[in-house]
Amino acid sequence: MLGLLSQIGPINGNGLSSSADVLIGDYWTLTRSQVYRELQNLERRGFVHAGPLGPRSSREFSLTESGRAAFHEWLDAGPAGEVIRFPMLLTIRFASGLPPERLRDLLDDFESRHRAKREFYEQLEADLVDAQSDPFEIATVRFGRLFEAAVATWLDELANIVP
Amino acid sequence: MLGLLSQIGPINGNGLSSSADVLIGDYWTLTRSQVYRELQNLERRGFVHAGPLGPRSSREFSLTESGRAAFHEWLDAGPAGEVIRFPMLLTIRFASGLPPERLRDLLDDFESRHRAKREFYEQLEADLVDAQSDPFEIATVRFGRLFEAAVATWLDELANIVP
DNA sequence: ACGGACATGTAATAAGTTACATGATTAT
DNA sequence: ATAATCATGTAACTTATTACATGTCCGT
Repeated sequence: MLGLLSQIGPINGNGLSSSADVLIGDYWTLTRSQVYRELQNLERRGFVHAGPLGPRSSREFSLTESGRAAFHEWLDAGPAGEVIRFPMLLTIRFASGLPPERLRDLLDDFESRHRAKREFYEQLEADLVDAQSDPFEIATVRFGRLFEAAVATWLDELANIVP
Repeated sequence: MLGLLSQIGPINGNGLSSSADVLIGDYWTLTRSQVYRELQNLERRGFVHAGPLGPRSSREFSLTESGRAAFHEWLDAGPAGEVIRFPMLLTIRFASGLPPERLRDLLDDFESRHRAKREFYEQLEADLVDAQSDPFEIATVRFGRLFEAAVATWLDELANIVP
């Protein structure tokens, strides 16, 4: 959130939440409620400063100097450990208890959703390269593309054991 | 948890927790506290049955018939939506605010941890194939290998923009 | 029989989700 | 001017993590 504020702020809670969706939603989830709670938190710690009440009792938040410092501290600390939860792998792990045709359906469904994602990332990456966007932003999208490519490969190989 | 119990139960909370670590920990996190809370839940719903108190007030849980049914229901419903949170991508997204040499260090660190993981999955997959384990279990490990391979490719490409 | 390690469980806190409420805007 | 939609925020609930407590076992 501090990073986003540094790029797009000042902005109100709802705006920050939707921006997060657009800007980092591909690899980080964040609900509106979380944003509001955390904004209060950040305000209490002096990392953001809230402007006066606007429409619907909204307030615009902007990054303070100490917030900017906290952001750089976070950035410098490097990435946190990954928490991996891949529901499809749970299903697959226990898939021997599933009728083959049902499994087939589930895989088809999975495949089509991920194919769509893969195409999306391919297009997006091409667009960003075209537009000469920030190389680091491009890198995050490229990761998405590579990830989806790996999923596709996996599904292909999986077809050998689920004919 | 129901799936695990169907394969390894009866077992106490701690045992279930460590088994989860070993059996599905590569793609699903589960803390001890969660296990205990959920066991109570499952007991209340009649999906598991607890034996008498053993040492350290532990109890062995076993799957009931309705628990088995619930498990199959879960399995049949297919995988839940993925929640993706990849901390490294957040770092990369904002990496233009980081001194290049610091970024280099973070990437090196990341690379070495993931290289280790990749090697681990490669070995494990080979072992499981050798041992002619359940093809679905092998598939989950193969996913891990493909994922780590994608990470490696990504890091290679990334080296072009972070020399 | 004592000290240290391990096994097992619980409590307190933090993070995340879902459902709800209501004030503004827009189209008819 | 009204109804429908959208924007914005909040409350209630669920899930997840961290820190703690204590009982059991094992080597000396």
